[in-house]
Amino acid sequence: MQAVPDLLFKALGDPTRRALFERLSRDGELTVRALTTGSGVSQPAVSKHLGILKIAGLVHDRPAGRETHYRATPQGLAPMIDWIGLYGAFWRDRFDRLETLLKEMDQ
Amino acid sequence: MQAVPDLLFKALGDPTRRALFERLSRDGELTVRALTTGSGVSQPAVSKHLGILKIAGLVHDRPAGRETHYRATPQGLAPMIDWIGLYGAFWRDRFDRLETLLKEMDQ
DNA sequence: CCGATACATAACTAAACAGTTATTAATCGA
DNA sequence: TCGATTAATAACTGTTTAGTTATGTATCGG
Repeated sequence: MQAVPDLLFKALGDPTRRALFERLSRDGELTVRALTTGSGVSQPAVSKHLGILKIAGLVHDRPAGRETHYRATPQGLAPMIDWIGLYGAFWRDRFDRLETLLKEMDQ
Repeated sequence: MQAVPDLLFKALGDPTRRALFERLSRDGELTVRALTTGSGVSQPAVSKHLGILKIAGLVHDRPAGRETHYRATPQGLAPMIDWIGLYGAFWRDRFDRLETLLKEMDQ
C-alpha cells in the first residue's frame, strides 16, 4: 500500500477540499481569507483542509507577512494519473499511446 | 458539486476498496469469496465495499447461483479523468493534445 | 504603540464510516 | 433431503473526520 497515492486519493475524496483545489487551479494564487469567502465553511476549516492538501502535495503555501498565499501544484496529481494508467485497463492503451506521442513531440 | 465525481473520488479514497478494484482490474472476474481471501477483512466488509464500488460505477456484478462474480468496469474512471483534465492545469495541455491525436488516429 | 486583521492551532462535538459478529436467504452437492 | 457453502444484510462498535468556537501569535496600518 503506497502512502503517496493514499494521501492523494483521500485528500481529493472530500468535496470541500476538491473545491478548494479547483478554485486554486482556476484562479491562481489566493490567500486563506479569499479562499474562505464562498467556501461555505469557517476559516479554521479552510486552514485545516489546506494543510491536508499540502501534505498530499497538491498545494504550496507562500507566507507573506500576516497572510499566506496558496497555489495549486497540479504536478501532485501525477501519482493519481500513474495509478489510472496502471489499474484502469481500459485506459491503459490510450495512456501508452499518449506517452509515446508526447515523447516524440518533445524531441 | 457534481454527484458522480464525488461518489467516485470517495469510493477510491479508501485503500481497501482501491485494492479490491486493483485486483479485479488485474485478475478479471472474481467471486466475493476469492476477493475476501487475502483482502485482510471479513466477507461482509468486502460485500459492502463492492456495493459502494458498484454505485460508483467501478464494478459490475454477475450473480450466478449462490456466488456473485464481480468484474472491474474501468470506464467508471472516466469522470475522474475528465476532472483531471478540467482542473489539473498542468496536465490540461497534454490531455488536449491527446484528444486531438486520438481523434486523428481514429479517422 | 495599539487596535484590527490574518492565519494557525487547540479543544471539542456530531456525524460518517469501516470494521466486526450474527443472521438470513439461497443454492449446491453428496 | 440435508448439511455445507456463498453472499448479502442487520445490528452494533470504535475510530476517523469534518465541522464548530475559542484562543494564540504574528503583522499591518494609523
